[in-house]
Amino acid sequence: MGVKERREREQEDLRQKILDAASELFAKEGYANVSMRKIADKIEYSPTTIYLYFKDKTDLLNEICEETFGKLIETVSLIEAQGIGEPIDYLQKGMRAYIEFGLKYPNHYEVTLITPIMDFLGKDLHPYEGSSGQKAFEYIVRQVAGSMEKGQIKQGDAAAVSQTVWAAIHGVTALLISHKDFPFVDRKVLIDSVINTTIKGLQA
Amino acid sequence: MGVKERREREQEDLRQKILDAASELFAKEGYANVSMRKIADKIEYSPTTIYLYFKDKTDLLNEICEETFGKLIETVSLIEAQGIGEPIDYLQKGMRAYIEFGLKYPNHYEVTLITPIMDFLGKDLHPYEGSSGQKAFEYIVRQVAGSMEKGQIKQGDAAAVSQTVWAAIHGVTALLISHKDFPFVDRKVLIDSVINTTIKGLQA
DNA sequence: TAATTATACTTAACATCGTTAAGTGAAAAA
DNA sequence: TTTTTCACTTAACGATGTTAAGTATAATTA
Repeated sequence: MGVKERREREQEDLRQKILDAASELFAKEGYANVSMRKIADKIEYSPTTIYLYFKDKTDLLNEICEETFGKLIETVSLIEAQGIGEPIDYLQKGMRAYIEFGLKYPNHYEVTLITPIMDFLGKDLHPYEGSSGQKAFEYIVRQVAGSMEKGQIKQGDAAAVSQTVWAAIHGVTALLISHKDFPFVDRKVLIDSVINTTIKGLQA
Repeated sequence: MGVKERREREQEDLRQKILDAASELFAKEGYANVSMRKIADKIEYSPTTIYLYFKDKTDLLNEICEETFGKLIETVSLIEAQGIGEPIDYLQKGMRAYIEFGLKYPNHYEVTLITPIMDFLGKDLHPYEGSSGQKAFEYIVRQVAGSMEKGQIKQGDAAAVSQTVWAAIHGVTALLISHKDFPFVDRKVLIDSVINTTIKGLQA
């Protein structure tokens, strides 16, 4: 009777093996440069086997990104969990964590948060509802709302403010990843400048 | 003796015809969804003819984008040229013009400013030196430097501040283009929030 | 234990892509 | 009138994501 269980276990193993191989290749070479055949080669299976476990390439990709973005949630949750602090500090630390995460996993960041959705074909590449990205954003909303309550930033539309914060941190992250040839000032300086300018702008 | 001249004219015409067809298709369907064959179909030439006028697809693309971004420079130059005003106002208007431009030509903005360079293959997709993008950025630097001189924003590293401004406006623009499924607040509200927060942040 | 059924995987193929090499036909030059 | 030039096309290559059909092995049934 343990047959079914064993088979399920084997399937889950292979599934994870595909995920791992794809994630590694993909982090190293970028989404566009990783073909299904390359992934298949790496795990020593035929390319079509992947389709038994994932609907298509974007499905595989989404799962990888959800996995990776889980780490961002973890990091960010850790900030909140490490004791009682001021929302404004949590917000600031969250912003920094977000940017650093993006720069640490540039290829994952690229696909989930930089690469546009091709929705003219009806493809919902990055469904928002329930995604890890949503949870990460909710962290920002929470800290923004908290900061407003405590009078640490100016009162206003929490959603609009949160999206403003997101725009700022996405802006630096995306630029640093996408425009490697641009003569940016020192990364630390730029990141500090973005964070400080945004926070001060919300306080003024 | 007018033979050579006529031929040159014909070549230039065809070249522009390719550019126009590609630009239109591409603005409508997005870069990735426009194949060389589609462009060729539209102008009723064989696909390989395009290669007589452009090195490859990215070359064709770059020329289209330079053309389009010329318009941004024009718009932005108009702001500066329309009389004597305060640098801080020029900066603010420039930010707005930049964002509006991106939203008006989302596909062009996507390729030139959102899509990452794949430089691991040695491809310099978006060379910075001498590009229209550079000129647009120089506008920001100019207004930032001017605003500092007049004491309209806090003194500091003009390069770092300019890049901070760029990060902010790129951030909103890119998010609005890339994440069409996200429940953003009203566009005008968000854009105003980003611009105001940034400017105030630089004044504080 | 032998026959049957289920199923995990593979082989072969399709349509499409960007791009190159070889060929063609008409216009210009000799 | 012959030769040469050259703008353009046809055919093809290798790679892509993906699907349909086939195969061999393991599990189930008799």
